Formats: sequence, C-alpha cells, structure tokens
Amino acid sequence: MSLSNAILGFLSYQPMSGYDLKKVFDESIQHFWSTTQSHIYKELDGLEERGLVASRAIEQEGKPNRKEFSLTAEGRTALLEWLAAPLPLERIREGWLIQIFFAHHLSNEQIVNLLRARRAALAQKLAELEQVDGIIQQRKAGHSAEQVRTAAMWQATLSYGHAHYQAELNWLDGMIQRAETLPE
Amino acid sequence: MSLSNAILGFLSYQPMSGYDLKKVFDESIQHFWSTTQSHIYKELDGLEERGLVASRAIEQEGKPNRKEFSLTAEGRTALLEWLAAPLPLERIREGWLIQIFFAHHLSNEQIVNLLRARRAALAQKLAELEQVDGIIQQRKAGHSAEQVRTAAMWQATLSYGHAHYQAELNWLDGMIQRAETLPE
DNA sequence: CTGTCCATGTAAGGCGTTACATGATTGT
DNA sequence: ACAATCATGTAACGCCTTACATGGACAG
Repeated sequence: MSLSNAILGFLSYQPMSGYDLKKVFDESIQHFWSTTQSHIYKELDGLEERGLVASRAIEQEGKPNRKEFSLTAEGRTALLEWLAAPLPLERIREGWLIQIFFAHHLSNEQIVNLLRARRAALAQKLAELEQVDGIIQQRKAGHSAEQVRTAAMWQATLSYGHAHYQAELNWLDGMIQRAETLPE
Repeated sequence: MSLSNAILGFLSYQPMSGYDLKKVFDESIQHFWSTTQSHIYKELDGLEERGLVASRAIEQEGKPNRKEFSLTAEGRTALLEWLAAPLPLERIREGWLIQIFFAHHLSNEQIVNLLRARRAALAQKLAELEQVDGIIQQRKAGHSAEQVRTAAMWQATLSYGHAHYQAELNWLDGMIQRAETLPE
C-alpha cells in the first residue's frame, strides 16, 4: 500500500520509468523508506492492471528501451484520497528490543557493549541525515508557493528522523548508565 | 529471526505450548512486538527441525491436549549468542511519512487534520503504555538480583516506547504550527 | 579490460497476517 | 443461550528482499 502510493506520488510530478523511480526513491525518501528495483517493477504492473497508471514504450538508440509510466485520472484521484485520510498507527516493531527484553541473561558488561554499539550506529545514521539536508537546500532554489510547500514537507520528514534518532540516543545514554550499576 | 529468538527467550524461563507463548507475548512484549498464534506454531515447527527446541505431548482431561516445547542445550546456546551480538540497525520505515512527503498536494487544513488525527492516536497509545507499567509493578515483587535485572530490562523496553511516542508528539506539535502558516 | 550506467525483468524465499476448521468445558 | 477459554493447526495471500539473467555504451 505504501509503496504503490509512493509511486503514484512521484508520478504526480512527471512520467517516469521503473528505473527512474528507483533513483528518485534513493535521492529523496531513502531516509525513511527503502525499496528495490524488482519490487518497483512488480508494483508498477499491479498499478497498471488497476488502471491507476498507464505505460508507453520509448525506443532509444545506444541504450535499452524505456517503459514510461504516467498517472491516469483515476490514479490522481486515488493518490489524493489516500493522502487525505489518516492512516492507522503502525505499532512499534523493533526486533532489537527483544534483545533488550531478555538481556538480563547477559553480564552488565555485555549489555553495555550492546547499547554502545547501537549508540555508535545511530550517531552515524544521524550524520547521514544531515547530508540529506544538504540535498534539500540545493533543490530548494525556487520561491513559488508550490516550491516552498514541497520543500517544507520534505524537510518535515527529515526532522522526523532527526527527532527519533535523537530521542533514542538520549534513551541509550540513560540506559548505559543504568546498565553499569545493575546487580549481577 | 526476531520472532524465533523471542520464543527461545520465553522458553528460557520454562517449557510452554504455542498457546502459552501467545499469552506471554501479549502480556509482556505486545507493546513493541506483536504476533499471531499461527505464526508462533509455524515458527515452533522450524525451531524443532533445527534442534533448538524439543516437544512432548501432554494428555489432558476435559481440555485439548498440549504440546509443550522446551529449550534444548543448543537452543540455549543459540539464544545467548543472539543476545550478545549487536543487531544491524533497521532503517526507519514509516509509511505515513510518505503521506507527509506528498502532503503539499493537500490544503493546509487537510494537512493539519492529518497531523491532529495522528496526534490523538499517539496520545492514546501513550496512555496504553502506562498500563503496561502497572503490570510490571505487580510482577516485580521479588528482590533477588535476577528479579531486579529482569524487571529493569522490561521497564527499559517501556521507557523506549515512551521516549519515542513523546518525541513524535513534540514533533507533531511543531509541525501543526508550521502547517497552519504554509503559503497556499 | 574492468567496472559502472542504462534498463527490464524472473524466480525463489522469508516474514507476517487473516480467515477458516474443530470441539469440549466453563462462566454469565 | 451465548460467549469465552483451552488448544492446535492449514491455506491463502501480501509485502518485501536477494539472487540471477541480459546486453550495449562509455569512462578510467
């Protein structure tokens, strides 16, 4: 559901091939939604069957032919409907909390190692996020209402990631202290 | 991977049937990991094939027979190994951020509605978390090192959820303000 | 001459959910 | 009378990932 709507969203800007879509995914929403080429191709098939997108073949010289997809009127309607209706909350699903839940089987030192390793990985993700911020600044050039709105929403997804990583970092710092003084 | 290790984790306390496992899942880790009975049964089959758990049939009167699973020595080793090794970070995967990313297609009012709806849902989840806290207090009775450690880790998963919900709530409050004054 | 870009896909499998089937016992 | 609890599973499907296949153009 999310993937197909993301595809509709990108096609609302301009017609694109599956290959193009993979690139824009990686450039703009990869920090909160990743996907694979094969999945995109499959999903495009489904979308076409449902009449939400239409394709046309484009012959090219020196390069493989392209299959370009564009939004149909129904596709645009479906996108707008999906955008406007609040989604049900997905519950937290963090495999690594299972580790924490049963971590009392480990030594305090092992627990602290676990937490520190995660802290380091998280700090690196945060740094990567800053780079996405750079990309947004580059693209932001325009001043039309539409461009300001688009940039604001992009930035919102970034600050969401920022807030979450930062919250977890703080939690980890507190946990590391507590784990050090647990009765063995 | 996570589910099978969660099962091993619970079996490290005592032998249990698939039915029992579903209950302890719902009582203790449902706030960050949900699952279904059918999935548990399937996973138990796999675990038994791999020699990490062993089953025995127990006949009962007036009730359906049980199939009780217990950890084997290999199972215990596998659990301890899995617990001690840091897991790779799973990337953020929030379908609803796709909504936000393309929300510039909506009116400011619609965007604010979206944010407020999520805010309400989130506040309710937070309240539910507080209830889990009550359950922990009940169980905490003992004072042995083992009991203190177990309770501390349980509580840690709770405060993790708390931190995340609270961070998102704060983010939402900021976003609602910004969305109200976006150029249309 | 090695690797990356362009471009489209197939096949297989893992993880997870929903719906369904069965049937006795106990509580309201 | 009706629903919940106890207890185990099967079948079908959805979402997603990994690995694989193909092949020309172009840059180092």
